Amino acid sequence: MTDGANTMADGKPERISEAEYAVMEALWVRSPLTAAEVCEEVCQSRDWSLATVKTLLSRLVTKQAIATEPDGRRFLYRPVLARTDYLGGESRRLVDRLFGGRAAPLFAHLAEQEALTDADIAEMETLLKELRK
Amino acid sequence: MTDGANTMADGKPERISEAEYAVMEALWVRSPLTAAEVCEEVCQSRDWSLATVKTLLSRLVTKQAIATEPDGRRFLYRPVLARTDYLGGESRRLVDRLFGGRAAPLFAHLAEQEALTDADIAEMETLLKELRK
DNA sequence: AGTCTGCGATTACATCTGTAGGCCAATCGA
DNA sequence: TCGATTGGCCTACAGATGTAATCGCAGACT
Repeated sequence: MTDGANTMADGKPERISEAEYAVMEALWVRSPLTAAEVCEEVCQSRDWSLATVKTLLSRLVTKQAIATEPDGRRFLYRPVLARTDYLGGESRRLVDRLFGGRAAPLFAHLAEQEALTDADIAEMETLLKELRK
Repeated sequence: MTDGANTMADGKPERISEAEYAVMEALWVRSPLTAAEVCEEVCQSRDWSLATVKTLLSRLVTKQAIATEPDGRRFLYRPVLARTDYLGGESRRLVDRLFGGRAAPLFAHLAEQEALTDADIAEMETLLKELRK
């Protein structure tokens, strides 16, 4: 954690919906951003209006996933929830919910679906070696 | 992306909610079951009423995740959606949505969280060997 | 100073989800 | 045969989510 972003051990991290996640993604790539800038990043691909983005931003503020800082007359938005924490949490949730907390069966399913690329396999081998050390 | 037709016959795999999933689990363990039997399996742990289970069952029928067969005056419910297909689909969704379709970063996250047991690691090594052949 | 304009806040509304109650037909026990 | 029970179906309703329009204010422009 080179970064000062607190991982903030608040009791219950409020769930982030799929639409909200798209907004988070933009902010994880670059931040802080204004609402309009976020819209530039996501409105084309999802076919949203600026109003929609604003709603999502304020919901994310409520959920304390992002924070605002005043910049003159408007706000800049930046993530509070770290991308890593979110990804880790979601991954964990899936594994717990569907695979009894075991990662191996998940891996097996992905393999069965041929969802693993050669690069994945190579990377994971490296990873596993690391873990055994 | 060669999206292609899914393994199943139906064109659009309707999303199954978390509560509905609990019902599916019971039916994947044993089927066909009556509504009351499903309730016996899940009502204690989730603190549901029979009415709730019935609602979930009918929603699952609508979503074509399960099917009914008449048994005298009542119905027996059995899964149409295979557990494997569901798990595979959900895993795939997560990987696609959060990790750009790459499995390796998912495992990196799980590893970082220490969500991998020794058994997982061993199993995955075996699996990887299989895959390299 | 007065208007225009861009911005966050407020409000709206349809759908989905969680959770359940009530209605009505069929069936079983007496 | 007739009521009690069981079971599916329809209805309900609050909260979350997707999607957006509108309101009111603080600066910018003239």
